[in-house]
Amino acid sequence: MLGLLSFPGERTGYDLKKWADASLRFFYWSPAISQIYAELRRLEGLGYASSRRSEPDEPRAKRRYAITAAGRAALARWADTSEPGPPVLKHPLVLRIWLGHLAEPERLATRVREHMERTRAELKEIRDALARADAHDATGGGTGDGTGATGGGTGATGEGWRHPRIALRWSERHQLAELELAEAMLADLAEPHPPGARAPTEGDRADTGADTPADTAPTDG
Amino acid sequence: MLGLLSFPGERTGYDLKKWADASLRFFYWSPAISQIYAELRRLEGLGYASSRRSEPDEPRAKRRYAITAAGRAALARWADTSEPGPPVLKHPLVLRIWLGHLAEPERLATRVREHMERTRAELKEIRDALARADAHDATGGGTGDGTGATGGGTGATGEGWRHPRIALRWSERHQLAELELAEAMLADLAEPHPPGARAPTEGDRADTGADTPADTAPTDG
DNA sequence: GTGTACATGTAATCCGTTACATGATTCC
DNA sequence: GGAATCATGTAACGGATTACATGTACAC
Repeated sequence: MLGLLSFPGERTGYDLKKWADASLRFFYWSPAISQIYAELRRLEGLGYASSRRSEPDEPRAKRRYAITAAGRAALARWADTSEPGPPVLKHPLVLRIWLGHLAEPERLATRVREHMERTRAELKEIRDALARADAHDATGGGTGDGTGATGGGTGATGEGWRHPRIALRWSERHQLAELELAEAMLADLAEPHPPGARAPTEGDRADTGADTPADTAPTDG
Repeated sequence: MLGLLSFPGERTGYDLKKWADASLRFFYWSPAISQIYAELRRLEGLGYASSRRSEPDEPRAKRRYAITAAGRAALARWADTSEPGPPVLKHPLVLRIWLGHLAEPERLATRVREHMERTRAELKEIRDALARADAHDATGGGTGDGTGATGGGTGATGEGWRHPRIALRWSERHQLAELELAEAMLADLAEPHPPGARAPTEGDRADTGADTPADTAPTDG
């Protein structure tokens, strides 16, 4: 949350939700809206965020949040003290494959194909977001996120949005990789029964291993 | 848990933990040991698993669990009724990149490199597991998992372990992809400042997009 | 005889979700 | 006038973790 607020501008909980869904979601998180409101209140309690009610002449009553100096300090401390942990992945499709003995081969393959469909849809969303971001700063765009929300108007164009864009590009490539992985798995599944045959899977399995060639395999003797 | 038990053989909670850490971990889950014990008791309560105390002549007192017919039925129902949801990813490194404006460029790059190191280590573990699985069924291996645990000795060789191996192969490729993604990100980070320059990033960004070829180039103008 | 692996649990807590509740505004 | 979107919350619950507690067996 603090990270979202660290970009220039003030935002409502609702804004943050939409923004998170269009960016953080692809590589980290898509918080429930209820959690956002709760967290914003908590952050304000800690002195890391400040909020302001909307002017009475505004059409809608809302509460806009911004990060405070203390919040910025805490965030900066976090950002360069704590190590980024390993990525956490929960992949229900691969789990199903792992449990493949429970299903008919046909259904398994169908599942993989469905997954690929979903992945393509996701990829499209990411590309849309990327396009939006580009258009946004080509026109010299407005607010403070890439979504096109309404709000303050600090007008920090181009620069500052560099890193979010890099992350989004990572997400794009990630989805592409996901498609390739699914395809490879489909091929593995299609392979004839295992009796003896240790199919070489083409010219696959190259290097990219550890540093030294000789490695004396520590784990298994 | 039921899925783990669906493979032939009886196992203790401790066995399951080790096994999960050597397989499920790479694509789905690494449950806390305390949760495993709790869950096993719950499953037994539901009639989905049965347990047996070790014989008094065994060196250690332990409790071995097996899946029941009801458990198998419930699992099968789950496996082909419920849709596998989308994969859930929580990638702290990419989050740090997204928040790159908070850090010095140097530190960011270092983080990415550290991540690559970790990824290579992970990749090695996966390959070891794969090698272990191969060796295991070449020798006509024993128990009921790929880890080399002790236990029953139902002796289901080769077949039945096909799908776990496919999942593991997926994990191997996944880590390779992760390395490539990190490298690409490193390149993005190294790119000169954004003022105007919209660097084309080489002959990258091929097809694999949606269905139609003409797509009105969303990402880059 | 000391450290590691085996083996099983309890208690407190956290992060996050779903379901529920409410109401204003805008678009068609 | 009705649906979608904007906007904010409360309550109950769930999955999972960490910290704590305990004890045996084996290897060096």
